[in-house]
Amino acid sequence: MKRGTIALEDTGPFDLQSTLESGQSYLWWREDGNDFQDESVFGGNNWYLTTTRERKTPAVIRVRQYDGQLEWESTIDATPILERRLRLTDDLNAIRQKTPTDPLIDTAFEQYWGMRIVRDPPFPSLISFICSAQMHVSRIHEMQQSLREAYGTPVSFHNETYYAYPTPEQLADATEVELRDLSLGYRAPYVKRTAEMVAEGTTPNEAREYPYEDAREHLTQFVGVGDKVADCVLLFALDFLEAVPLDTWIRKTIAEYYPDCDRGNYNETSAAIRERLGPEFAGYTQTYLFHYLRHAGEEAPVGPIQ
DNA sequence: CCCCAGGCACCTC
DNA sequence: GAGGTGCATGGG
Repeated sequence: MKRGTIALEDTGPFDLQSTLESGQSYLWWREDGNDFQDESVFGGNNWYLTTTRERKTPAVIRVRQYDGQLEWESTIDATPILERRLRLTDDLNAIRQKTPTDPLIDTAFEQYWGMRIVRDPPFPSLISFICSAQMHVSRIHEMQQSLREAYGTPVSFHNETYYAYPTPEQLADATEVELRDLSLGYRAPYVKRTAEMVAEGTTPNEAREYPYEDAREHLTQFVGVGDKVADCVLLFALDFLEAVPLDTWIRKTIAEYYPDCDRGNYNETSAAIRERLGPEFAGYTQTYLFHYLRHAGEEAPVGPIQ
């Protein structure tokens, strides 16, 4: 087993907990078993786990934020992967300078300062957000764990067996009945058909070749992917930091705080709210607002103990 | 019993 | 293309 640390002095502000528990990614889980089911329980420097296929063999990564650095343990050298997956090279101060200020945005950024956008691997991101339709955040996590255990390649780590997120081929071999038995509901055929498409060579990565709005349209060719899920994959996996997923929460936010941005349809409302949140990094701003408003009224979370 | 959850496919018109 | 409707599952 390998261990390592990543100093956070040079990365600018970083908050692992907010980054991984803000509903951006369903590909990480918390080691203490909380597993995001009670999101009001914030503990500070928890260990988080994920799997990666960025190297030849699937690997497990365990990481926590402690004493001003990231500590990790893995079956591989996790430093470059964590830098990529957690966007540690984003210049958060520069991003904040390019976003507008209003009372809501200022409060959200202040409350969760250090939260990064994640950079999930595209296929698992695509599948997990197909599963997210009309579903609570905690159950989306559970579904992904079920998919791992049912179809993923086992990886030994810490004398335990973990399961890598299934490949397109592994998921394409699942049956719709099996997937329904994992409580995927009506998303079961969407997952299977999209996995088949990717296994046959149509990959979400192709969207990178297009300008933002065309990229969103391109992703909707996958079954179970509409504008909203496409925006999530663009923002949380494919480096389109201007993408603003228009979900129920951000629609409520628009109705309450930015009513003039509601243009009655997805594309035009998207353009208006992106302009309002700062066109270049609107997705960053949106993610701060989403996390802040979803936890409005709760006690402020305890940040990582530095 | 109701309603809702980080919506989407499918059918009309 | 815009607008309605059915859809699985679990929790409050």
